[in-house]
Amino acid sequence: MIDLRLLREDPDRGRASQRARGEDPALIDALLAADEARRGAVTRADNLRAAQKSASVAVRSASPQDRPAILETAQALATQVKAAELAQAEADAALRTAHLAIPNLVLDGVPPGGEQDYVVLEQVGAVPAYDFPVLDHLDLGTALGAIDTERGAKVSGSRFAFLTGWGALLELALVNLAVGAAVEAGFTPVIAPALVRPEAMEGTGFLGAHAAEVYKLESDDLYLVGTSEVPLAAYHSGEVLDDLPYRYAGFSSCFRREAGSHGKDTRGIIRVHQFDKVEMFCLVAPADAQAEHQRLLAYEKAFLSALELPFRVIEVAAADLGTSAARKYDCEAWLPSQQRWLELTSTSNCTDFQARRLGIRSRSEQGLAPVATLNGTLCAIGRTIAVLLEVHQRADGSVHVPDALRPYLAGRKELLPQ
RNA sequence: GGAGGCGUCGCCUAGUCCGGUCUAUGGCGCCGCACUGCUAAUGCGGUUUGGGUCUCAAGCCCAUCGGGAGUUCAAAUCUCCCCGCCUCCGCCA
Repeated sequence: MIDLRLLREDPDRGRASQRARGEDPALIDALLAADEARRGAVTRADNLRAAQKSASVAVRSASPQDRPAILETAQALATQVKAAELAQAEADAALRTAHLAIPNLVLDGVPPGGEQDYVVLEQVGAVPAYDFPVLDHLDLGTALGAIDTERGAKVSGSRFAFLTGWGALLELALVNLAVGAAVEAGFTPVIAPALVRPEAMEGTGFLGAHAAEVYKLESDDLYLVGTSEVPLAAYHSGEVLDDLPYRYAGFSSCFRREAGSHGKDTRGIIRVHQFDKVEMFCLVAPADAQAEHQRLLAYEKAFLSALELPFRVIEVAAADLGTSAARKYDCEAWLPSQQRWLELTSTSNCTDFQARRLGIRSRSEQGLAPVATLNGTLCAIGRTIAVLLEVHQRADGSVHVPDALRPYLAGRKELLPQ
């Protein structure tokens, strides 16, 4: 939810942001009109309520002979109040609908354009060359006894997999490495619920344009989260926070319907319905948000470097930003089997957009004001395993284990096919 | 899953049975002022949040007693639904 007060003063900023995102700038004017209409309805209802209040007092203190007449006017006022309150409720709802339709304001400097218009900020490590025919992660994982998608499909359907043996151990090793690094950096580790109420889902902006991506448990009115960003953001909802910043590293399973991704990444475990992830989530003073964003990006880069993976950092263009994000960086690792860059991590600065919806505030000189929230992937496990196997494969089918992971894999330097 | 209890403006708490100056009591904490070598103590005042109006601020108005709906001229108080917490029973890793 964007800042209405700011929008009243500077509607052009809102329109410009909408244009950059490829959204309709007229929605800004619709929002301002709904705001205006609501204020009128509120004033009318307030005035009637005040009148009714004094009428009510008059009834109590009326003499017996005056009472019937006074009661009658009070009753008439009550009817009017009821109508005015109904009108106010409708105006409130209309404003909310218009408000929810607007994604976050894009920050200055975000590249214009869509999915193809990202800007490459840097590349870390060289694209690896192999003097043998490379295998993809599924072939490697099958040979290692690490990944079983056939039985995943048998048991749960397409886009599900079992991680077995080294696959399971690799996941645990990655989780340990990631959580350890996060704790070292001052994050509070959190095991978060993967099922959340509708308010949590809506508050984080996932029920808008991407609602079809989300699993819902209809009979319990709960949603399965696609990222622990959702429970972590909702964790402090409705609270007033002192002692900012708060930094959390959440671990949870993530569930995604992958509706509309038919035929994309169908092989292996690059795009599955369920995976585990360590996610960073920060609540900071709005003025510190941009600096915090750079920190999150730095942690992501450090983690990929520790895994000895070549990657590049891109800044995502305006029209490709999620509803809540005002700026987003992705780290993309090299995927040898497909000779392309694959998104492994993503970090977004959501400014005060989520905090306004979720009612997360802190005390400032102007009184209570929404905080800024930021999120960043530290390690999306499945995809990381896929890239790890491919990048570190050798001609004999063995896979090199990066130094950083060895302490969590009983000191193993390589994984061997069964 | 069953039975019962509870939820009041930071924390604790009065008020709810029996609707009406509740414009919500008192304490703690906190803020300001006074007194005072300093601190403490004491005294006085202030201290929910959201919205509207005004736009420099102050002030004024409306709403707010877990959330929502209802009854009524009038709801913290009565009715219904939902949420949360606690106790007991059942079941369970």
